[in-house]
Amino acid sequence: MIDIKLLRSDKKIFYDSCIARGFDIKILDKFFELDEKWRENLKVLNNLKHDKNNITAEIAKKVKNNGDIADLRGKVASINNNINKLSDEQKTIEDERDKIIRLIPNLLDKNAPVCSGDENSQFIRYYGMARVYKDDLKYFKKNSGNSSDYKILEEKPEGHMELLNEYNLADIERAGKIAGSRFYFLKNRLFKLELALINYAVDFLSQRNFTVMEPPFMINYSSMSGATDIETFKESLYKIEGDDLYLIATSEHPLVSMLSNEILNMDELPIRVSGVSPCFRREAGAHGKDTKGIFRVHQFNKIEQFVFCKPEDSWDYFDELVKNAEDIYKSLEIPYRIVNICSEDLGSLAARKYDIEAWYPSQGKFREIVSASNDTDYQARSLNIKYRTKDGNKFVNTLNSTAVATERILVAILENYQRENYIEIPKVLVPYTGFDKIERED
RNA sequence: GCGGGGAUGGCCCAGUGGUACGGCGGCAGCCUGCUAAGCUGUUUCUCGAAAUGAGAGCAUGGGUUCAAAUCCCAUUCCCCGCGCCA
Repeated sequence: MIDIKLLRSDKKIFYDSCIARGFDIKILDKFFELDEKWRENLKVLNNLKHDKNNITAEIAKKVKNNGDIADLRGKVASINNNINKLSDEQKTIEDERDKIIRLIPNLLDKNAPVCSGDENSQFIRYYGMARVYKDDLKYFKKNSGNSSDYKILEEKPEGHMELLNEYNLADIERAGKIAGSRFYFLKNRLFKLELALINYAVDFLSQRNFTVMEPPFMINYSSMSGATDIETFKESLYKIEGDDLYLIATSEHPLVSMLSNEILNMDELPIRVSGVSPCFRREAGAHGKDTKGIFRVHQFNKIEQFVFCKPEDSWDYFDELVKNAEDIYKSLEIPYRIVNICSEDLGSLAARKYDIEAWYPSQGKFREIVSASNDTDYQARSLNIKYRTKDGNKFVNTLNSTAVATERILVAILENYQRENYIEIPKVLVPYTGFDKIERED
């Protein structure tokens, strides 16, 4: 949620921000209309309550002295009548206003590029030694800042779907039979590779001062609505029937709501936490996209980084989260690029968002594997997470970034590490897997 | 699931219908050669330019009453015991 006082005092920055995001500014107009009415009503309502409190105090005195209170009772009754009428009206206005204010997106950061579309995101940097099929070279060059760090492949590499079948690493048909499309059984060495990735990421983040944890995989409405935006709510989430519970779409949701309605001491910040959990996404609106294999699925495992910090430090932590993720992919030797996401494609919580996109040789494309956002105080405001300062309590800033979304990384490993007759295991993972390659007979 | 007990400000705790007591901690100030101690004030949210201004707030949502932390109903969570259970 945005800062309502700031909105009242500096309308222009919110109009500018909404326009840059491609948001309909009618919601701002509507907000001001309702808010003005609300403030007027509040004055009247508070005056009525003030009068009532005075009379009630008088009654209390008279009762003590055995005085007659019939008169005063009548007065209170008529005031109560007015209060009830007005507060019903006020409640309606307030509900509508609060519904609308939750739709207003976070203020855009000055370094977020004003544009729209994946293909227009701002290129930041490329790293790695990509294996590029000769026909994809033009695309690669264009999207890697014209990098010369690549090796040309004369033959088109196999896609992950073929590799899964060939090496007997997943059963997608039977998962479809029992659960539907976009589900999977992971098998054998691919499953062990996933466990290795999880353990590797957990150790990695522990060494970088994150408290690693397994969160609840379901949370209630009030936590979820504070942690997400309305679009996520409508499109992505699974609801548990008969209970006030939603399956989490990322461990960011329980990690941030964990501290809801709390006031932290300044010396507790920053708080770095990491969640390891499955993520459940309905993927409504993604029909026809990435329908094969395990690239886009309803359930995947993810290790997430999350930071609570003071506002003045939050862009430093943003860089830290991006660097952590980068260091993981450097160590795994998966080629990637980083992009600054277009204003119109940002979620409403984020002030700025960087994606890391891995190179997928058989798709011949960079695809998203990491998303790092600075939500500034937007999410903390919705969930009421503050810290104490000399000048009163202030909202913390919250930041989130993927460390490893295992299914996408498994695909990246399969595609980037396919060799003549086997799939190589990235060196840093071998201590975790206990094997250094996947062969057909495994 | 059943029975019993509970939820009060950052924390602890008092308060059985008349408008939330006290302590700890935090912050600010005073005092002091320094530190400690001591003393004073302050500590949540909303409206307001601000006020020694007003309103709200005792787990949540309703109800009774001139008046509710207090009485009634429902719900949530925690603790103890019993039952069930990976």
